Amino acid sequence: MRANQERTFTESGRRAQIVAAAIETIAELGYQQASFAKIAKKAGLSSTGMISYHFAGKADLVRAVTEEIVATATTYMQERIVAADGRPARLRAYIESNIEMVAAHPTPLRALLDIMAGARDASGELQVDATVLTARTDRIEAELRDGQRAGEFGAFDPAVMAIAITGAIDALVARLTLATETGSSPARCATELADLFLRATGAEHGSTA
Amino acid sequence: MRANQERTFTESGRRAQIVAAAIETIAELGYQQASFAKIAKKAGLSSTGMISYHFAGKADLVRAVTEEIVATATTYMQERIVAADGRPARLRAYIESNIEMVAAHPTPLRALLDIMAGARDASGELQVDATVLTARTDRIEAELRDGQRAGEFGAFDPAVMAIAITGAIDALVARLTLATETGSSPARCATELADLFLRATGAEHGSTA
Amino acid sequence: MRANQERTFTESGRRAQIVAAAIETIAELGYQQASFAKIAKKAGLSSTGMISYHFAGKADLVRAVTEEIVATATTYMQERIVAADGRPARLRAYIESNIEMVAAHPTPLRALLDIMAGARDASGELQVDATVLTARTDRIEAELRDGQRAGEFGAFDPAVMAIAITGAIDALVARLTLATETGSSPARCATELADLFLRATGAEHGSTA
Amino acid sequence: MRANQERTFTESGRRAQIVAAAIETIAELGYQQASFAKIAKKAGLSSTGMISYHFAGKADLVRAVTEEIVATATTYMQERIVAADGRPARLRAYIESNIEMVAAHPTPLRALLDIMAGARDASGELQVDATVLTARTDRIEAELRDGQRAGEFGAFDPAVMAIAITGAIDALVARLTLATETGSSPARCATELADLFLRATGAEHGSTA
DNA sequence: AATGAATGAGGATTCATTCAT
DNA sequence: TATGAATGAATCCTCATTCAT
Repeated sequence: MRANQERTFTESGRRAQIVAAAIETIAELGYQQASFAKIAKKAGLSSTGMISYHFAGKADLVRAVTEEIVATATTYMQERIVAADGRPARLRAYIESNIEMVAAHPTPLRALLDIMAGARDASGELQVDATVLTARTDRIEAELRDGQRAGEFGAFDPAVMAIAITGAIDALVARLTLATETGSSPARCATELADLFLRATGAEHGSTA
Repeated sequence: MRANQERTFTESGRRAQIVAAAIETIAELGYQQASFAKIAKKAGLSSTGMISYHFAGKADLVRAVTEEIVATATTYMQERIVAADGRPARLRAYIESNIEMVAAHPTPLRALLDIMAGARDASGELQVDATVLTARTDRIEAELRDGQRAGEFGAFDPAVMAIAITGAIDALVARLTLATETGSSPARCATELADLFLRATGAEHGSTA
Repeated sequence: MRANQERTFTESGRRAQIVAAAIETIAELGYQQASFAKIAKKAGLSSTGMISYHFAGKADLVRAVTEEIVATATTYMQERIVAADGRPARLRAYIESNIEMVAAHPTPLRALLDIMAGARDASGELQVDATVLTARTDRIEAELRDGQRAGEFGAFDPAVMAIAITGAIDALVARLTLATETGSSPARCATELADLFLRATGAEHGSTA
Repeated sequence: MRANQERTFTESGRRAQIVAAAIETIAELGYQQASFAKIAKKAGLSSTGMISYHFAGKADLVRAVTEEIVATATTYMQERIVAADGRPARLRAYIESNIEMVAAHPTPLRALLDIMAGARDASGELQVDATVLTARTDRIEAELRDGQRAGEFGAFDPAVMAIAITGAIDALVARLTLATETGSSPARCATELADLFLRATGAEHGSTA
């Protein structure tokens, strides 16, 4: 009937419940295995009709899921990022807070990674808006570029650096959420990765000087 | 009847044909959308039964696909890596040759990335052997550790560095294969990324000294 | 979605319809040939998906079918058995009423025989719970044993006798349902078989004395 | 090519090998699950083509299997039957030797029972010639009728009695081959069942008198 | 707002059989 | 004789979606 015709800002209880169940299911089984039937089961619903009623389709549901997780992550990370002083410190805060979300919100993070990596529709097209994917690197790239102009970073291609940063973060997060292999704690890995990219961006000289 | 009972070293022609079609299909549509029907169609087969005849199941097929691509990639990259002198140069050769495969073998590379990221069976378990995934970082990690002992690299956690390197490579490759967005050429991006990690590993000091 | 999650005591209409179609199909073609497609066709359904929707699988369907038939048979026979006076008379009533079901409910009876004999899953295991099979002979065996203690029957192994009785009944039923060969009427055969086992159990002496 | 066009009396090694594998497979998995692929595997053949080459179809194979088993059984039983003196003794020998085959040849016996019970083709028609099924009871019926004329048996319907005898035997054999439930030994059960039917046929009076 | 039955296409896989070699 | 690749129909089952209630 309605199926997201008029998107209410505040999710209607049911919608939120379904989104939460979808996140859990995707984190557990992966995007492709997360069928309406399994999501409905996890949500305690007796039928998949309920999901179709609230969402226009799987694409719509996964979009809601993505938005929910991105909002959660932004809230979590932004708090630490704005508290940082100077661009190098903000870069460190970005990397560290992102990875430390593994401990704080492992399930949504894992679900998001899976969606980013694997969500395609029947024709093979990406299910998530490409801008959602590029928005992240675009913002980082802009920051890096500004920092370079301000002499806070050395010389490098900010586009490649942004992709490297996000790629490295995601790979590390995948490892940390995947395994019980407790080589190092998330916090230590986060610091290590931040150190790595501060070195790579030549931030040490700029900051210490 | 046979379905991979005795794996012949030299693929049986048909097997190779099916593997090739599977690679194309996975690169195009993604692992999950790459159904037997679509693979058979691309291979010019009249039925999916033929695939089941040659492979014990989808897991068996994807394993053959993975092995094929890994073998191709190893051949391609190894040539350049062994030609490099010294561990920093080898790291550079590894990164650059991996990314430059985007130009040489875009389709298999894209397929491999999709399999690594998304291949799960019905129960959500990873389809590819976890050791295949870790083997790559393990080898890099060992190289880095050896280089550190030899004074060729600075101080850092080699495990985190290895994950960062592969994560960054894969993210860059994904961008390059995905898009027509020709910001920079693969070759330039490759050099940039190699520079980035030589800086991050503190290889400049070791190499210049 | 539901697929027998919560088994409703009163069949849901569709369920009953599918069970009825399954009984007919099994009686006609045998358990193994009774595919979902053929059952759906007989039930007037447009797809097999409907059957999977109502039953968790073929094993679940055949269980429902078995229960339905056993319930029918029990109702039919019990009426005549309880009306009989004394254990020998009850044995006669059991045998006769069972065989006379051939005339009253030939289709379900034939289906049940086929399921009992031939229902196996892909691994060769019996589809029907073994206790369903033994329960029948166990009850007869207990009756016979009690009758022996009461002096109503002679000396014999009640376990073997119970198996002989059910085996003979089933063989006779199979012949009667199978063929149009009208050698004797079901009723006459039933009396003959009851006579046979009353003699075999030495019931004549007990009853006439 | 040939596929049983000219049936050689002495099975061509391969044929015998396939028949043997088929018997084992049917005994283990049941007739319906005994596919050409599984039979070929058990026979150590690399392809099902070999089976189709030697047999005109599944019906042809199952006929060969049936004939092989019936021949084995006849040989085994006939020896004991002809040694018996008088028709009641012959009936006892028939019943006992049949059941005691459970110990001597459990696998073929189990296979034969399964074929008799379940072998149907795609249209639901019995795979085995009906005369094979009736031949057994017909012979017993004739014996019983002759015995009645000679005063060796009492009064009963010999057709029903023949069906009861074979039905009881088969049910007992099924129990004995099926289970590990060692209530009684096959030999004891055999004697019990023979006693049962000698009583039922009124043979005691005839023989003792 | 919610239900749950129904749909029909598509999923992987197994089947007996054929045929060129 | 024998092989094994190829066929295409048929197997059960799951899918997202629709619709009357």
